[in-house]
Amino acid sequence: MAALAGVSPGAVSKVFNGTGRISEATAERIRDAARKLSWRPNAAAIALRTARAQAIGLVLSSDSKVPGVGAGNMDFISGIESVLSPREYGLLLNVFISGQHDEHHFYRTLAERQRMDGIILTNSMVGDTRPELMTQLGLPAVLVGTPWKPGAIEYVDADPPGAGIAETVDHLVELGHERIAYVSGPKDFVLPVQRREAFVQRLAEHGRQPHAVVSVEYSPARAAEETTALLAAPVRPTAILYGTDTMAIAGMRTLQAAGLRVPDDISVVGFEGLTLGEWIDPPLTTVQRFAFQRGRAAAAKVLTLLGETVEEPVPLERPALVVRGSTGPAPR
Amino acid sequence: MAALAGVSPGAVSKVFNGTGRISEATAERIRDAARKLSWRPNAAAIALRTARAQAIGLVLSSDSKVPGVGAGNMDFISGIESVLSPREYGLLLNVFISGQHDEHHFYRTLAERQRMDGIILTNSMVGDTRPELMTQLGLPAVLVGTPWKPGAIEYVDADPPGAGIAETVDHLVELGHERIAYVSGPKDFVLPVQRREAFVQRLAEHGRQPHAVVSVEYSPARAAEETTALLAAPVRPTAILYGTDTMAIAGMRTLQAAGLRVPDDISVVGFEGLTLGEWIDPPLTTVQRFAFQRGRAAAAKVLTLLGETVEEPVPLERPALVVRGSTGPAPR
DNA sequence: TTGTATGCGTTATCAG
DNA sequence: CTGATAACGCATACAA
Repeated sequence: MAALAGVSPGAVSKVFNGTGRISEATAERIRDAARKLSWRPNAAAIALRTARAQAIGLVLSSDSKVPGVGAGNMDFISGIESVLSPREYGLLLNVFISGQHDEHHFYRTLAERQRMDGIILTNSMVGDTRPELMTQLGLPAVLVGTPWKPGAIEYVDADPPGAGIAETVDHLVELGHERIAYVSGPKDFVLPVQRREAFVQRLAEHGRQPHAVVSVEYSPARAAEETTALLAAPVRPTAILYGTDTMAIAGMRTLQAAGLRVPDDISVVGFEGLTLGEWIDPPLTTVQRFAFQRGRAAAAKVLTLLGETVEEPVPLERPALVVRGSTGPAPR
Repeated sequence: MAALAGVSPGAVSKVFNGTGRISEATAERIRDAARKLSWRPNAAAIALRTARAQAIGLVLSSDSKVPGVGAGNMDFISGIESVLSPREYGLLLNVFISGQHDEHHFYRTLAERQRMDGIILTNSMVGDTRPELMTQLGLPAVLVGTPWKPGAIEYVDADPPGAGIAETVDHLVELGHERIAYVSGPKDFVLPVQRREAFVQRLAEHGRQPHAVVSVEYSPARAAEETTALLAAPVRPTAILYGTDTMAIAGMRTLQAAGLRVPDDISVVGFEGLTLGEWIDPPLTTVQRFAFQRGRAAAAKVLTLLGETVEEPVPLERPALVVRGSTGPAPR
């Protein structure tokens, strides 16, 4: 570019980075030439010279049994992009397939390639070794969720321990429910573990005990199975919380197939706030999360770690109980 | 690295690229050193030198009204990654927000930054100008879907014009349905337009006419509205096809709320094959698509365009009708 | 077979 | 204030 514009490459750099001193005359001349040639600074050259890739990585986890990654992730990604793209940062997506990839090797490769300046990690796990790994690799990282071990990694806590659970329990207790069960997500993830604990604790504060608590993988089929098991027991629950909306919907279907009416015979609560929840019968009472905001917050945090100045202190809305039709007074 | 290993930089390059001739002895020595230093070729330097970013871009569209991008995209992304990542290609995600971004400027910037060697475009549109734009920008592109104008762009046709529609119509006709309505997706997208046409045509082949055909945006709320309108008419349909599963579920809920039984009074068919469809009441009859495969095929095609040799000719499974509980014999 | 030099498009440093 | 110049880490053509 420089040559074509008849100026020195250094001058061009100064103009496009606002650095150094340059006369307005030549600056304008350079901008003109750039426009005419529709020239843009070459990303690779910048990356090489500054040792900054101008991109951040995102690792989404997936199970080898289920190649797809959770649907809620799309809003999350949009949120990330909404703060990255205005700053000309790229988003590098990586799908980690547990069982197929070796975690250590996977992240090490990511770091050594130096294609990303920072990384966003999801799915905080019990006994997670990634925080230490990332510091060891020297790759600025932000975990989305509550870290298993505090202090080991920067994080964005969109779901403060047990968020929404207390409200849910209160809501059900108020409705007179005595036997509340919880079909939770897998216990190797931090989020469901915390929600379980918060569930038990809040119930205790009401002087009660959970009717039952089980942990299963995030799967509608498994949720349905556990629901059936719950119904087979001599004493049935009057309300069931589920780890996700999808599980709740599958559970609700199972209940209805067994001849129970929701919410007259039994109440159901989900977790996520899928739009679809409004369109099933009855509409699903759930804890609404805010994936887009979560993404924004995570991206803002990474950029901050990189020394980028992110003015707006992206607010994180706390997950909130949305009461719809699947919860009602306890039977009898 | 070269210096540290006590060899020439050229030698290192040869070893890691399999190019040029080098003795196995020194090659091994270099590999050893690399392992010890846990050294990897620097992506930026390679990109600069070879003028190849070793990354491909993906543009997901989103509406400014709805920041999120469709949920089905996650499997699609996993599919792309599954062919990109083994070849050390990165996936650069970009969210295009219609109404907020200027299309021309958006893609031009993407191309000029040279961060991606090729690009995957989604949401084929009626009157799409992107094919011409991409050739003009010189950025190898693959469109996922049927192009509006043939020949202007490479594409991967996961949904050959009207796929699944004929089977659906046949299925309903066999069940004795005379009045079939179609609540289709927006008419600025190629896919819904083609499905509409296929619908009308197949019906014609059976010597029939559609009961009604409407195009609305992809939204459960709009689907519900149109369903209500359909019910308000003097003559009601006995079956309704919807543009997506989500729309179908919302529509079904509307029908049930109006006192109609599905499928006894009216049949419902969706499009996509969401797992959740199995867990509603009644389970949704739908046209199953294969997002993961679609992603794989798209990625393979882009790489081929770049001169990369992709051995496996990623197969594309044709969308197929999955009959579940929401369709049944026509009433009376 | 191996080592060396040059350049990719920037940024940063320095002399003009 | 401006223009030349040396890296950044690699690939490649060429010399040894």
